[in-house]
Amino acid sequence: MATHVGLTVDRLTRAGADLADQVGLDKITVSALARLFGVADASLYSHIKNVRDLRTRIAVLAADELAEHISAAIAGRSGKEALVVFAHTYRKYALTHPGRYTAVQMPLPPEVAAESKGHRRIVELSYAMLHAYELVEPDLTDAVRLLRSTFHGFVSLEQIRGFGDPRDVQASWKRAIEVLHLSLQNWPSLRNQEGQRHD
Amino acid sequence: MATHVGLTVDRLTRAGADLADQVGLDKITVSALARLFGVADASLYSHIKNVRDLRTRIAVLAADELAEHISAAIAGRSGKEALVVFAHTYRKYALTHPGRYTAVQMPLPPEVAAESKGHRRIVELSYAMLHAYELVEPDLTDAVRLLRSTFHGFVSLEQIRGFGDPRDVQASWKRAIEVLHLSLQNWPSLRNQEGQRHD
DNA sequence: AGCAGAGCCTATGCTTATTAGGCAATCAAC
DNA sequence: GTTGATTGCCTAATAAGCATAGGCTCTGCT
Repeated sequence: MATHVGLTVDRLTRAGADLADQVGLDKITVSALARLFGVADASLYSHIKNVRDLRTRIAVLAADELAEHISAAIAGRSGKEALVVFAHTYRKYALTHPGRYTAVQMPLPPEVAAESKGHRRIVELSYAMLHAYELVEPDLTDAVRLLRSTFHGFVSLEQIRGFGDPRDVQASWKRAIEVLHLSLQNWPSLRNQEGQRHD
Repeated sequence: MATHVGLTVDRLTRAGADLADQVGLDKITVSALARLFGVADASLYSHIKNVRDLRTRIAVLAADELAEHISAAIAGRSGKEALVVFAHTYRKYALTHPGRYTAVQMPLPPEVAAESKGHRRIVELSYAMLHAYELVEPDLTDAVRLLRSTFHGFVSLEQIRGFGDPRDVQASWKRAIEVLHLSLQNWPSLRNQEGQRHD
């Protein structure tokens, strides 16, 4: 039918990502993608290994984009200011690119996750953002994990309409950032606290 | 082939939930479930509407179970103690029942979500747990959202092996709870942005 | 007996994933 | 500039899954 459409791994990945943003990551399909390019389903298999491979590539692409946005946003900022723009950028990306965001949070084969520059960078940027709070390990890692958890959990719940209360979600988000900021400033050091036993 | 196997919506839902815990919610299939009971695929459709219906029922079942566990755990406790056992119970359920937990966090049709006693109860229990911290609206709702976000985000990231650092995940979890507790105690009231404390 | 309903079944049609093998245009090299 | 490989897309075919329609067979009630 269609000859020389110009299929490419990258074109497929980008189109797949767009499709995922529109219909949901779990609903993207080799067939739909092929239809989009006007080629037969089987034609895609010279470029991608299978659907999982496609999703993985979308995840890597999206993580890269998100890292890039965050990086640009926090450049030259530190402390609370950095925290606020990091959070804002993160949430905005998740809400405007639901399919891509879901892909980023998808379980990946360890090798792939380790290879993905975007995934690594998001974590690195989280550490970098906390620099001004002067935390030291293991508190630093604990703090990064708390931040990532809260950010991810919030936007996830928001995405599935998990917040039923009429209270403005945007306002709750700002409060959450505020509270996290105070926690970081006042981080309870491991030495002086109860609960340092690891069972 | 098989006559009178004794199919039931409940039996199907429970079996589906178990299957989801084993292979992942997204991979449960009408065929697999039918195979499990030794009946034809079509036979299930007198009991469930379709796969989405099945998944929804699993979500409602799981939410109910989770609510029940949490309810039992925080009964008679308050303040930090309640927070700690709530968190522990929540995480434990998520990690031991990954498929069920994913189902609970699945986007549901609004009517279903409103009807689901388990889903409602989980939120209610979150509010109840915070009673001792004496927060008032809208701070209370903001706090509940922060807690839910952090809990959900943490176990989600843990599930997808999102924490690469060698630092013990269990330890980070305990720290997160500790920090949340301090935040709740020291919640910055809306009126007085800069960290007013009221104990 | 006779009828209704429950609980399964077979048959069928559609969509999707994936593999195998083919053909045509392009490009490198003799 | 013909050859030969490579690229890029095709058709065909298999397998699995979702879903609907319609039928058979108990069981229990009247």
